Amino acid sequence: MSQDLPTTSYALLGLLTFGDDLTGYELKQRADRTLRFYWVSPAMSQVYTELERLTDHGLVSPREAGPNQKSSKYRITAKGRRELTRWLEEAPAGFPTLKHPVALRLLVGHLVDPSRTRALLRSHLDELAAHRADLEGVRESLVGRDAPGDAFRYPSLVADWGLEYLAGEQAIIEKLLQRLDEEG
Amino acid sequence: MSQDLPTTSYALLGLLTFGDDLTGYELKQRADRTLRFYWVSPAMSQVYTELERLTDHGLVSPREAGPNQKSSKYRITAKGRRELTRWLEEAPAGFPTLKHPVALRLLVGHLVDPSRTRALLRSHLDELAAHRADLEGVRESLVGRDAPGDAFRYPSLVADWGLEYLAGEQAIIEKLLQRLDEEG
DNA sequence: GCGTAGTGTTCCTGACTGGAACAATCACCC
DNA sequence: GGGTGATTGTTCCAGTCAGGAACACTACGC
Repeated sequence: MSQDLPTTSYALLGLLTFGDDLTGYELKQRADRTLRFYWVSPAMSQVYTELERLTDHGLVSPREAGPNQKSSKYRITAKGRRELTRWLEEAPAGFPTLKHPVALRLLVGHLVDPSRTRALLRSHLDELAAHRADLEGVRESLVGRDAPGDAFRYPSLVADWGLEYLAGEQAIIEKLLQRLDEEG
Repeated sequence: MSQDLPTTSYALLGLLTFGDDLTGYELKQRADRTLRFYWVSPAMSQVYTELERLTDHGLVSPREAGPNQKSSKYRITAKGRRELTRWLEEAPAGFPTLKHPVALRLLVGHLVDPSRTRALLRSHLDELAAHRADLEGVRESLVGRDAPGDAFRYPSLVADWGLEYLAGEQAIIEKLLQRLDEEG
């Protein structure tokens, strides 16, 4: 494997390193629960595309559906684990990319009435609070579990990171709102 | 215009509301300088695709290249301004999406040696500092300018937002590093 | 026995990235 | 004056990816 796969492949591969075999559907759920705070959760269709790709490369293998199961679960192979580790060690991380629709709208705030901009920021605050509640739930569910090799330590760290990030953004938006109120 | 264009269209359209006519190339530069901190900067090829689309919809119009100019500059039309305003008022903002390669790697940190993870975080700190210096430059260049209707007030606000965000992330990463050091 | 919510998968369209390729202009140095 | 390299400027292509529609099967309550 000399060439990197798309990052989404490694993200999904990573979700399979915590000891569970997952179907495409479960993988998507797992991504929505844990990954989406730091990496845009791939569309359902994309998950299946990736599983096919990963199977072709021998990085995961389907455990054929038994008589009781609806569909096949995927397990990461030894080669998959090696490739993921190689990627972690060799591929440079690059900088985060962000699509922030609220910031984008604020940037052209001069086109609309200031009251509208304030409403936008207030509704963003609400969404931040909801997001934070979600992530707190995730964090708690992680603390309870254990996995081979203390694997859940890092997801916990990342969840804490996310929570602090959200708290920070809340504080920033509140300050911005205050400035908008004061400056008229 | 009953249907929304892709968000990238509005982002580029927004860059044309600050009083300058820009070529595709200049538009890309502008996006790299100001937009990229909040909205992933579109590829060069995408900028030209968008300009074509916006022209087709009558939202921008090319000012034909005079004898001294290399290429045509684009100006936002009255219709373009109306459409951007309509979008601001009608289209819901949605939640930010993030691709954070450092968080993604930290999530599967159990696969590699902890020293490698620490090195990853430290190098991210360096990048954050560089990013912050860039953004400080942008912020200063905004303060000096003025535009019709106090248009640069909002980009200044957004730049402040970005700076606080970066400072916050720096603090979080430093705390994470400390925890990794303490816990072994 | 019937609706509806959840599980599970596939397909298609269009958005978007990244890189390669091309060409013209300008500055600089030898 | 001629090379060399950076900057401006644009186009094309392959492949990634998102979003939504469509489909089917199972479980549960009424």
